[in-house]
Amino acid sequence: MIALIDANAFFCSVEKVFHPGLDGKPVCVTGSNDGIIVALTPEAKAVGLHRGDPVFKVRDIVEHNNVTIFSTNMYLYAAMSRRINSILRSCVQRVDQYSIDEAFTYLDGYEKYYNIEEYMRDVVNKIKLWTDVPVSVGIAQSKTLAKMSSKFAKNYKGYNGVCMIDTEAKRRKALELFNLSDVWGIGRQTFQKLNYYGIHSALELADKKESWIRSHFNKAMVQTWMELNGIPCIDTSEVKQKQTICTSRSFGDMVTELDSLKSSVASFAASCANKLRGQDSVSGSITVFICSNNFRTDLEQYSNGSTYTFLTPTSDTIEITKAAMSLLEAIYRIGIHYKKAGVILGDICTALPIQQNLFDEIKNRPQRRKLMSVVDNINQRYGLKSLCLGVEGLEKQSWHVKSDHRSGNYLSDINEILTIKI
DNA sequence: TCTGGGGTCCTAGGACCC
DNA sequence: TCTGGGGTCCTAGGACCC
Repeated sequence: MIALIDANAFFCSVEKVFHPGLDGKPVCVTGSNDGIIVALTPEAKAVGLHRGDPVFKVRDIVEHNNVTIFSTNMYLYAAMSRRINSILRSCVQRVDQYSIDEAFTYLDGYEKYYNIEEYMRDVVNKIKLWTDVPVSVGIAQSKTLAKMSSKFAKNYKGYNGVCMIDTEAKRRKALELFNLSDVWGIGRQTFQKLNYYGIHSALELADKKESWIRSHFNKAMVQTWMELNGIPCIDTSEVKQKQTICTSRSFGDMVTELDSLKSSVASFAASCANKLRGQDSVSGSITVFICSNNFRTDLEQYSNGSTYTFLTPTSDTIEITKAAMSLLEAIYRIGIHYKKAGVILGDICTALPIQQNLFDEIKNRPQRRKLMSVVDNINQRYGLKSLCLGVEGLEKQSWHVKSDHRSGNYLSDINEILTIKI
């Protein structure tokens, strides 16, 4: 059997850990620029808020119902995620972390010694006791069924945090009750297509003939179909190395000047390069893109991107930033109000062994690599951007992202640890 | 005034080969 | 009148995930 451990309204739950008194109250976490709602508690859903709502459109609901708003604080959530994961790993042999708030575990063999439902309930309680974050567990023969089952565990108190689908009757019952559009792997397009073919429940989908699925859909759907029928076929084992690395932001205020754009794109490039070195990789190509605000129909729209291929794959911030600057200059158009820009590194491969290039213009690569590792060490010790390229700019820039309700880095910064007065 | 960010995988179609 | 057959590789874009 496979178990999925899923934190309930994870970002909100973490905020609640450090802001007592919010239990039972509506809480939301907003995305970058405090633009949209990215996470919300059931209480916030109950007053009419949804994931994805632009904050400015729901301001009335927020004020009327005293909804507490937090800006995303990924450092804090990642730190909490690590804690939960380590508890999990101390309880179960094999854990695949799937996202910041979800992990799959494999329980084969555990049934010989434990009642696995009770065993996982103990894990749920332990995580709650040690971190104060509520999690739900779904147990089933496949990951798609386990995911489904975890939603039942989350939505019905009677399960006490753990729902197990271990008989054919339970599987059919669950499929019958479950929202088709909530099935893992079925997005908006596929949902509509299924409706078009007269399929409206997960059970109807699972009961179709395999040949029919194969002739009307793609490989992904065949997998989903098999998983719904209890045949596991989705692999989530860890990806060692990212194939693309992207840093992009919407700006707090729109940007028109090339210099401001340069400062933003330079800092995105530096961030990408930093992530790249973090996984001991080099990148063979870089893309820079910029775009205007397509919600503003009154302004001229323009968006463009351009890609450069490195002669020698690199993770050097100076080299990557230089390339980013020329790409930006090539696509920049005067008179546009830019809302967003980004840098994508592609063709990523391991840093060693290095494929040398006869025509490489950088002759001192070993020294440059040492320089980068010094920069990384300093920034790790004294904080991001303690040391950066001048083109990134020193003062706070107009493109700077808004985040007015961010809580402290209680778990990762010694200066921001909570003080408790007794 | 104001509408997120970062990924993966699959597929169709183009360009090319003999 | 009539315009092949069988491949490979690459890429852009779509769909999905959190």
